[in-house]
Amino acid sequence: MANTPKISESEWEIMKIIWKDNPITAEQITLQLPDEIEWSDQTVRTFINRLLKKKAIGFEKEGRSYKYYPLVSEKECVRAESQSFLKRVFGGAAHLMVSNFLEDAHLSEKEIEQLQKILMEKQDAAKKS
Amino acid sequence: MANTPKISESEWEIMKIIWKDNPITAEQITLQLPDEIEWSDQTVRTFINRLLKKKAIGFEKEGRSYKYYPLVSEKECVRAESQSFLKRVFGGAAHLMVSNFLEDAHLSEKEIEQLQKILMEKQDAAKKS
DNA sequence: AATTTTCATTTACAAACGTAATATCAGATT
DNA sequence: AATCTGATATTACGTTTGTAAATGAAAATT
Repeated sequence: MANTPKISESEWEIMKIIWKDNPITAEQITLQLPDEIEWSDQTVRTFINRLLKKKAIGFEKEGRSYKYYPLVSEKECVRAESQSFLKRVFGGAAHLMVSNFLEDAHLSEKEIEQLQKILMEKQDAAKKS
Repeated sequence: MANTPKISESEWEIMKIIWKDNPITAEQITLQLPDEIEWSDQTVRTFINRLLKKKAIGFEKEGRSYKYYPLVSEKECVRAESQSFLKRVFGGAAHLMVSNFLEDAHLSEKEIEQLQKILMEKQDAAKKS
Protein backbone atom coordinates (compact mmCIF):
# COMPACT_ATOMS: atom_id res chain seq x y z
CA MET A 1 0.00 0.00 0.00
CA ALA A 2 2.53 2.59 1.13
CA ASN A 3 4.49 3.43 -1.95
CA THR A 4 7.74 1.63 -1.83
CA PRO A 5 11.10 3.13 -2.71
CA LYS A 6 12.90 1.89 -5.76
CA ILE A 7 15.33 -0.76 -4.63
CA SER A 8 18.24 -1.62 -6.88
CA GLU A 9 19.48 -5.09 -7.62
CA SER A 10 22.31 -4.93 -5.10
CA GLU A 11 20.10 -3.35 -2.50
CA TRP A 12 17.69 -6.26 -2.85
CA GLU A 13 20.37 -8.58 -1.59
CA ILE A 14 20.67 -6.49 1.53
CA MET A 15 16.92 -6.19 2.00
CA LYS A 16 16.35 -9.90 1.72
CA ILE A 17 18.69 -10.48 4.62
CA ILE A 18 17.16 -7.72 6.72
CA TRP A 19 13.66 -9.02 6.10
CA LYS A 20 14.62 -12.50 7.19
CA ASP A 21 16.42 -11.46 10.32
CA ASN A 22 16.15 -8.14 12.08
CA PRO A 23 17.18 -5.97 13.76
CA ILE A 24 20.59 -6.84 12.45
CA THR A 25 24.03 -5.25 12.39
CA ALA A 26 25.97 -4.33 9.29
CA GLU A 27 28.51 -6.97 10.12
CA GLN A 28 25.87 -9.69 10.32
CA ILE A 29 24.45 -8.57 7.02
CA THR A 30 27.86 -8.91 5.41
CA LEU A 31 28.24 -12.37 6.86
CA GLN A 32 24.88 -13.54 5.64
CA LEU A 33 25.40 -12.58 2.04
CA PRO A 34 25.32 -15.54 -0.31
CA ASP A 35 28.73 -16.92 -1.18
CA GLU A 36 28.71 -15.80 -4.79
CA ILE A 37 28.60 -12.22 -3.65
CA GLU A 38 31.91 -10.75 -2.67
CA TRP A 39 31.50 -7.20 -1.59
CA SER A 40 33.90 -5.39 0.67
CA ASP A 41 32.17 -4.37 3.85
CA GLN A 42 32.51 -0.77 2.71
CA THR A 43 30.34 -1.65 -0.20
CA VAL A 44 27.77 -3.24 2.04
CA ARG A 45 27.73 -0.08 4.17
CA THR A 46 27.18 2.03 1.11
CA PHE A 47 24.12 0.02 0.21
CA ILE A 48 22.88 0.18 3.76
CA ASN A 49 23.26 3.94 3.73
CA ARG A 50 21.42 4.27 0.48
CA LEU A 51 18.61 2.17 1.86
CA LEU A 52 18.51 4.42 4.90
CA LYS A 53 18.35 7.48 2.70
CA LYS A 54 15.51 5.92 0.74
CA LYS A 55 13.70 5.14 4.00
CA ALA A 56 13.60 1.50 3.15
CA ILE A 57 15.20 0.68 6.48
CA GLY A 58 15.69 2.32 9.85
CA PHE A 59 18.11 1.70 12.68
CA GLU A 60 18.38 1.69 16.40
CA LYS A 61 21.60 2.45 18.17
CA GLU A 62 22.84 -0.40 20.24
CA GLY A 63 25.98 0.48 22.10
CA ARG A 64 28.75 0.98 19.63
CA SER A 65 26.91 -0.20 16.56
CA TYR A 66 23.62 0.11 14.78
CA LYS A 67 20.98 -2.47 14.19
CA TYR A 68 18.91 -2.13 11.07
CA TYR A 69 15.35 -3.12 10.46
CA PRO A 70 12.96 -2.77 7.53
CA LEU A 71 10.62 0.17 7.12
CA VAL A 72 8.90 -1.35 4.12
CA SER A 73 7.48 -4.83 4.09
CA GLU A 74 8.80 -7.56 1.87
CA LYS A 75 5.30 -8.17 0.60
CA GLU A 76 4.92 -4.61 -0.62
CA CYS A 77 8.28 -4.60 -2.32
CA VAL A 78 7.77 -7.95 -3.97
CA ARG A 79 4.47 -6.72 -5.20
CA ALA A 80 5.88 -3.50 -6.60
CA GLU A 81 8.75 -5.27 -8.32
CA SER A 82 6.43 -7.86 -9.73
CA GLN A 83 4.12 -5.24 -11.13
CA SER A 84 6.98 -3.38 -12.68
CA PHE A 85 8.42 -6.53 -14.20
CA LEU A 86 5.03 -7.64 -15.43
CA LYS A 87 4.41 -4.34 -17.09
CA ARG A 88 7.83 -4.03 -18.63
CA VAL A 89 8.18 -7.51 -20.01
CA PHE A 90 4.65 -8.78 -20.53
CA GLY A 91 2.76 -5.56 -21.04
CA GLY A 92 0.90 -6.24 -17.82
CA ALA A 93 -0.66 -9.54 -18.86
CA ALA A 94 -0.30 -11.77 -15.83
CA HIS A 95 -1.54 -14.92 -17.51
CA LEU A 96 1.08 -14.59 -20.23
CA MET A 97 3.71 -14.24 -17.62
CA VAL A 98 2.57 -17.19 -15.61
CA SER A 99 2.22 -19.49 -18.56
CA ASN A 100 5.63 -18.48 -19.76
CA PHE A 101 7.12 -19.33 -16.41
CA LEU A 102 5.26 -22.57 -16.15
CA GLU A 103 6.54 -23.73 -19.47
CA ASP A 104 10.06 -22.71 -18.77
CA ALA A 105 10.49 -23.72 -15.17
CA HIS A 106 11.36 -27.15 -13.92
CA LEU A 107 8.75 -27.81 -11.26
CA SER A 108 8.47 -30.82 -9.03
CA GLU A 109 5.25 -32.80 -8.90
CA LYS A 110 4.57 -31.44 -5.48
CA GLU A 111 4.96 -27.89 -6.66
CA ILE A 112 2.71 -28.52 -9.60
CA GLU A 113 0.04 -29.91 -7.34
CA GLN A 114 0.33 -26.96 -5.06
CA LEU A 115 -0.14 -24.60 -7.95
CA GLN A 116 -3.12 -26.57 -9.16
CA LYS A 117 -4.69 -26.19 -5.79
CA ILE A 118 -4.27 -22.46 -5.91
CA LEU A 119 -5.73 -22.35 -9.37
CA MET A 120 -8.74 -24.37 -8.32
CA GLU A 121 -9.42 -22.01 -5.48
CA LYS A 122 -9.07 -19.12 -7.83
CA GLN A 123 -11.52 -20.77 -10.15
CA ASP A 124 -14.09 -21.21 -7.46
CA ALA A 125 -13.73 -17.61 -6.47
CA ALA A 126 -14.07 -16.48 -10.07
CA LYS A 127 -17.23 -18.52 -10.59
CA LYS A 128 -18.88 -17.30 -7.44
CA SER A 129 -18.52 -13.67 -8.45
CA MET B 1 20.92 -18.94 -25.83
CA ALA B 2 23.04 -16.15 -27.24
CA ASN B 3 23.69 -13.96 -24.27
CA THR B 4 21.43 -11.01 -24.43
CA PRO B 5 22.47 -7.44 -23.73
CA LYS B 6 21.10 -5.70 -20.69
CA ILE B 7 18.07 -3.74 -21.78
CA SER B 8 16.88 -0.91 -19.58
CA GLU B 9 13.29 -0.14 -18.77
CA SER B 10 12.96 2.58 -21.37
CA GLU B 11 14.75 0.53 -23.96
CA TRP B 12 12.25 -2.26 -23.42
CA GLU B 13 9.50 0.01 -24.66
CA ILE B 14 11.41 0.47 -27.87
CA MET B 15 12.23 -3.20 -28.22
CA LYS B 16 8.66 -4.29 -27.77
CA ILE B 17 7.63 -2.17 -30.70
CA ILE B 18 10.48 -3.38 -32.87
CA TRP B 19 9.73 -6.99 -32.09
CA LYS B 20 6.10 -6.58 -33.04
CA ASP B 21 6.76 -4.79 -36.27
CA ASN B 22 10.01 -4.66 -38.17
CA PRO B 23 11.94 -3.38 -39.96
CA ILE B 24 10.62 -0.09 -38.74
CA THR B 25 11.70 3.54 -38.85
CA ALA B 26 12.45 5.72 -35.86
CA GLU B 27 9.44 7.81 -36.67
CA GLN B 28 7.14 4.81 -36.65
CA ILE B 29 8.56 3.71 -33.36
CA THR B 30 7.81 7.09 -31.86
CA LEU B 31 4.28 6.92 -33.18
CA GLN B 32 3.65 3.49 -31.81
CA LEU B 33 4.68 4.27 -28.27
CA PRO B 34 1.84 3.88 -25.79
CA ASP B 35 0.02 7.08 -25.00
CA GLU B 36 1.25 7.39 -21.44
CA ILE B 37 4.78 7.72 -22.73
CA GLU B 38 5.71 11.17 -23.88
CA TRP B 39 9.25 11.22 -25.09
CA SER B 40 10.65 13.76 -27.47
CA ASP B 41 11.79 12.09 -30.64
CA GLN B 42 15.33 12.97 -29.68
CA THR B 43 14.87 10.80 -26.65
CA VAL B 44 13.59 7.96 -28.75
CA ARG B 45 16.62 8.28 -31.00
CA THR B 46 18.90 8.14 -28.01
CA PHE B 47 17.39 4.87 -26.93
CA ILE B 48 17.60 3.52 -30.45
CA ASN B 49 21.27 4.43 -30.59
CA ARG B 50 21.96 2.79 -27.29
CA LEU B 51 20.25 -0.35 -28.49
CA LEU B 52 22.39 -0.24 -31.61
CA LYS B 53 25.51 0.12 -29.54
CA LYS B 54 24.44 -2.83 -27.42
CA LYS B 55 23.84 -4.86 -30.57
CA ALA B 56 20.27 -5.44 -29.57
CA ILE B 57 19.10 -4.11 -32.91
CA GLY B 58 20.49 -3.51 -36.37
CA PHE B 59 19.42 -1.31 -39.26
CA GLU B 60 19.23 -1.22 -42.97
CA LYS B 61 19.45 2.02 -44.88
CA GLU B 62 16.38 2.72 -46.86
CA GLY B 63 16.75 5.86 -48.91
CA ARG B 64 16.79 8.80 -46.58
CA SER B 65 16.10 6.96 -43.36
CA TYR B 66 16.96 3.82 -41.47
CA LYS B 67 14.83 0.86 -40.68
CA TYR B 68 15.58 -1.02 -37.53
CA TYR B 69 15.15 -4.67 -36.74
CA PRO B 70 15.97 -6.87 -33.75
CA LEU B 71 19.23 -8.74 -33.38
CA VAL B 72 18.09 -10.53 -30.26
CA SER B 73 14.86 -12.43 -30.04
CA GLU B 74 12.06 -11.45 -27.75
CA LYS B 75 12.01 -14.94 -26.34
CA GLU B 76 15.61 -14.77 -25.27
CA CYS B 77 15.22 -11.37 -23.70
CA VAL B 78 12.04 -12.28 -21.88
CA ARG B 79 13.79 -15.33 -20.59
CA ALA B 80 16.83 -13.41 -19.39
CA GLU B 81 14.72 -10.76 -17.70
CA SER B 82 12.54 -13.37 -16.11
CA GLN B 83 15.50 -15.23 -14.72
CA SER B 84 16.99 -12.07 -13.36
CA PHE B 85 13.73 -11.04 -11.77
CA LEU B 86 13.16 -14.49 -10.36
CA LYS B 87 16.58 -14.57 -8.82
CA ARG B 88 16.44 -11.08 -7.41
CA VAL B 89 12.99 -11.19 -5.91
CA PHE B 90 12.26 -14.83 -5.22
CA GLY B 91 15.73 -16.19 -4.76
CA GLY B 92 15.21 -18.27 -7.88
CA ALA B 93 12.21 -20.25 -6.65
CA ALA B 94 9.87 -20.37 -9.61
CA HIS B 95 6.96 -21.95 -7.77
CA LEU B 96 7.01 -19.21 -5.16
CA MET B 97 6.90 -16.66 -7.88
CA VAL B 98 4.09 -18.29 -9.75
CA SER B 99 1.95 -18.85 -6.69
CA ASN B 100 2.50 -15.28 -5.66
CA PHE B 101 1.35 -14.07 -9.04
CA LEU B 102 -1.59 -16.39 -9.11
CA GLU B 103 -2.82 -15.15 -5.79
CA ASP B 104 -2.33 -11.55 -6.64
CA ALA B 105 -3.51 -11.42 -10.21
CA HIS B 106 -7.08 -11.10 -11.32
CA LEU B 107 -7.45 -13.87 -13.85
CA SER B 108 -10.48 -14.66 -15.95
CA GLU B 109 -11.97 -18.13 -15.90
CA LYS B 110 -10.67 -18.76 -19.35
CA GLU B 111 -7.17 -17.81 -18.34
CA ILE B 112 -7.34 -20.01 -15.30
CA GLU B 113 -8.42 -22.95 -17.41
CA GLN B 114 -5.62 -22.33 -19.82
CA LEU B 115 -3.12 -22.36 -17.01
CA GLN B 116 -4.59 -25.53 -15.62
CA LYS B 117 -4.12 -27.17 -18.94
CA ILE B 118 -0.48 -26.22 -19.00
CA LEU B 119 -0.04 -27.52 -15.48
CA MET B 120 -1.63 -30.82 -16.35
CA GLU B 121 0.69 -31.29 -19.26
CA LYS B 122 3.60 -30.41 -17.01
CA GLN B 123 2.39 -32.98 -14.56
CA ASP B 124 2.22 -35.70 -17.13
CA ALA B 125 5.70 -34.87 -18.26
CA ALA B 126 6.99 -34.89 -14.69
CA LYS B 127 5.46 -38.28 -14.00
CA LYS B 128 6.83 -39.85 -17.10
CA SER B 129 10.38 -38.95 -16.20
C1' DA C 1 22.32 27.04 -56.04
C1' DA C 2 20.79 28.60 -51.54
C1' DT C 3 17.70 27.50 -47.99
C1' DT C 4 14.89 24.80 -45.33
C1' DT C 5 13.60 20.49 -43.57
C1' DT C 6 14.43 15.98 -41.95
C1' DC C 7 17.16 12.35 -40.34
C1' DA C 8 21.07 10.68 -37.85
C1' DT C 9 25.26 11.45 -34.92
C1' DT C 10 27.54 13.70 -31.16
C1' DT C 11 27.52 15.93 -26.98
C1' DA C 12 25.26 17.18 -22.43
C1' DC C 13 24.00 16.70 -17.89
C1' DA C 14 21.90 15.18 -13.66
C1' DA C 15 20.42 11.05 -11.00
C1' DA C 16 21.10 6.22 -9.87
C1' DC C 17 24.22 2.34 -9.43
C1' DG C 18 28.29 -0.53 -8.52
C1' DT C 19 32.27 -0.53 -6.07
C1' DA C 20 35.14 1.32 -2.82
C1' DA C 21 38.73 4.49 -0.25
C1' DT C 22 39.16 7.91 3.17
C1' DA C 23 37.86 10.48 7.09
C1' DT C 24 35.68 10.95 11.45
C1' DC C 25 34.05 9.72 15.91
C1' DA C 26 33.14 7.09 20.08
C1' DG C 27 34.59 3.42 23.01
C1' DA C 28 38.40 0.30 24.47
C1' DT C 29 43.18 -0.01 25.71
C1' DT C 30 47.59 1.34 27.48
C1' DA D 1 45.04 11.42 28.70
C1' DA D 2 46.83 9.67 24.37
C1' DT D 3 46.24 6.04 21.29
C1' DC D 4 44.21 2.44 19.00
C1' DT D 5 40.25 0.16 17.05
C1' DG D 6 35.96 -0.70 15.16
C1' DA D 7 31.87 1.47 13.46
C1' DT D 8 29.64 5.04 10.93
C1' DA D 9 29.72 8.96 7.56
C1' DT D 10 31.58 11.37 3.73
C1' DT D 11 33.71 11.52 -0.59
C1' DA D 12 35.07 9.38 -5.02
C1' DC D 13 34.79 7.80 -9.53
C1' DG D 14 33.44 5.34 -13.62
C1' DT D 15 29.09 3.47 -15.88
C1' DT D 16 24.24 3.34 -16.97
C1' DT D 17 19.92 5.58 -17.41
C1' DG D 18 16.56 9.18 -18.37
C1' DT D 19 15.92 13.07 -20.86
C1' DA D 20 17.29 16.01 -24.37
C1' DA D 21 19.80 19.91 -27.11
C1' DA D 22 23.21 20.91 -30.60
C1' DT D 23 25.44 19.64 -34.72
C1' DG D 24 26.07 17.64 -39.21
C1' DA D 25 24.62 15.80 -43.48
C1' DA D 26 21.43 14.60 -47.04
C1' DA D 27 17.12 15.49 -49.39
C1' DA D 28 13.38 18.51 -50.60
C1' DT D 29 11.94 23.12 -51.65
C1' DT D 30 12.28 27.70 -53.35
